[in-house]
Amino acid sequence: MRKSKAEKAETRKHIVETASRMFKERGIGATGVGEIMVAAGLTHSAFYRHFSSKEELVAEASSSSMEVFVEAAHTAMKAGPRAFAKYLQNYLNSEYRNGTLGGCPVVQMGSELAREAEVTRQGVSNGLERLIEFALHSTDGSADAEADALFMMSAIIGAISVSRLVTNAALSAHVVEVVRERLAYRPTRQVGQELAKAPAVRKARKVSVQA
Amino acid sequence: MRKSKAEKAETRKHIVETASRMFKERGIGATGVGEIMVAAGLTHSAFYRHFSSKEELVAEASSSSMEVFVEAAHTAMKAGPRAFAKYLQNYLNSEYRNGTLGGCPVVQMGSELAREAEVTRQGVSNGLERLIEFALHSTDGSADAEADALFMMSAIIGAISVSRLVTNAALSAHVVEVVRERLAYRPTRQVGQELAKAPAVRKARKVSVQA
DNA sequence: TGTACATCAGTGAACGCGCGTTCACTGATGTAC
DNA sequence: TGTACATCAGTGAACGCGCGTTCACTGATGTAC
Repeated sequence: MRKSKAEKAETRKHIVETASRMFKERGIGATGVGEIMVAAGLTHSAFYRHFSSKEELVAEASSSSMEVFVEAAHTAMKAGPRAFAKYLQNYLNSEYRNGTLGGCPVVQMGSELAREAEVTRQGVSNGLERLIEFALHSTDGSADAEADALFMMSAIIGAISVSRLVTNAALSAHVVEVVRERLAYRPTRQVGQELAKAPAVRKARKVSVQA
Repeated sequence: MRKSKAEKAETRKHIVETASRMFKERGIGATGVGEIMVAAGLTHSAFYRHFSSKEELVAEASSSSMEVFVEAAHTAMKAGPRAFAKYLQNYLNSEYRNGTLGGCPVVQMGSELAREAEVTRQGVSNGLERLIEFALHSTDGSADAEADALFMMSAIIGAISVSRLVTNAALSAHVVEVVRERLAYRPTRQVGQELAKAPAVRKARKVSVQA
């Protein structure tokens, strides 16, 4: 039953991808090694031909999730303000509901990741630092513009985190919408103009908090 | 060994408080019923004299965490701009490192809470909606000021979430500092002025991303 | 290039362990008269 | 108010279950000659 080296590498990659998706969807602690392997089309015991422990997979999957996420953002940024605006638009619209579009690891696993082993945290942190670097480099380099970029990034992540916890759908959408509107005037004027053109998720500016 | 009604109520309260603290510190899934009961000074089996399941405790503890957190914010807001500025200052300084000061449930358990049972989510959402309501009521009522308040709230939560995941201490502090500085000019002018007086966590405006 | 042997990816059964939960038991508290 | 009985908070032992992990086994692949 032995597989070739290339096949093994592919299997391993497939396990990591499956795990990345499942960890984001169901959480790290709540997703068992067995479930992941079955979802990947293998038996649970094959796991240890590829990884020495669950922790090793968690580290690799988290790191991979961050890489994919950061790369997508980077690609959109490189493709110009219009593409980046579109990317942010899609992100804000889909992410706060269900975490489609790849899913932001910080939003989907944030509180669990903060308690993971050092290797895992380092991998996640590397990705986050790259993301911050990209955000900073997308500005004109002034301290104000750089602060704006970090501020926007924080607001996006916070708004989506909050919107996913608020059960009142109108209020949930409103929080995201507020950030989307603010985004339209920062951090890059060009990106802002593109976002300003896009239709709002919800027009309502006043949302009743009462359910 | 039977206890009086008053004693039972106190024991129950004590279990909820213990659980609230532990869930925030170690995570919900990673904290066992047994651990909580031992920490509360009881045997694991006494648990079912007070709760019908772990899920019931999770709902109550999460709800309680939110209440305590929102109440603290509300109290600080009611005490005037100076007190609220001081509160935010303390919050940003201590929270992003270790979650002292009561701990924001969204930051500390956010990704886990999003997957909890309906009761739990509803309890958390109620607290969040109250928080948002307070934030909105602290403004002059204009759509812009209200949006500012929600925006700041998102940015604070996002910045702390990010800062807790970034292992580079300087960068981690910088993200929080950026939000703190922006906070100085929003959402309420008065609160901003108080924050502007306070010394910065870090003076550096430029932070190398390289570790 | 062909053969002989070592390797090892994947399997199914089994492991120890800790989890949430249940149980019979205790004795102090609550309650009915 | 005092007595007799029911209740039930807390206990320690035990439960089933699913988790991460290990194992002996298989047969196709890799490698040495």
